Amino acid sequence: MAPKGRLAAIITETEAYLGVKDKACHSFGGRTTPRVQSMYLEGGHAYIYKIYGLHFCLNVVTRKAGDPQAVLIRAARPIFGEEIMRKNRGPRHSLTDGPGKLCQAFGLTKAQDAWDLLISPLQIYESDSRGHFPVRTTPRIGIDYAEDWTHRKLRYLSL
DNA sequence: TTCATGATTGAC
DNA sequence: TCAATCATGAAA
Repeated sequence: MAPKGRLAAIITETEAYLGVKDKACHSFGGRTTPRVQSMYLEGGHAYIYKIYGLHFCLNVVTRKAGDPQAVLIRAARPIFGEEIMRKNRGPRHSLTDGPGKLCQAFGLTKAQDAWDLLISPLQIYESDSRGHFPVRTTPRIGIDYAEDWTHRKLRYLSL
């Protein structure tokens, strides 16, 4: 039994955003606008942005500081704290099967943008089962404008 | 300052 | 299939 108030889930779906050359990446072209500031931090920091004026999406910065690449966390399977997730999401809705849903279930907002995941309450661990289950790759979701980057298989899903 | 749009979600 | 809803970024 996990401590009260603690939430955990196994990440099942991610997408890579490969920085300044990637037309689908917010840092494309070397953009240094306010929104993407946190993507320029050292790998392991969070990049959280708001989309469609409604939902938040969680990314993890992946490279050295100054190289703005990140992985979008798109979906996960809840491990504990489902009660709280249900409360955050509403009883009639699914919990963590989408990037915006995952953030709402975990209560993530701009407040957690730029957090250092190595020393913050929000953490990500490598799974013991890594390499022991199949990973499928497909093109990224919702990217129909990125020309040559649209069809690259940068979405990774387990199961 | 204006304007178009989106790494989504949920209802119809 | 489509509306909600607004911060962001580019243009003016």
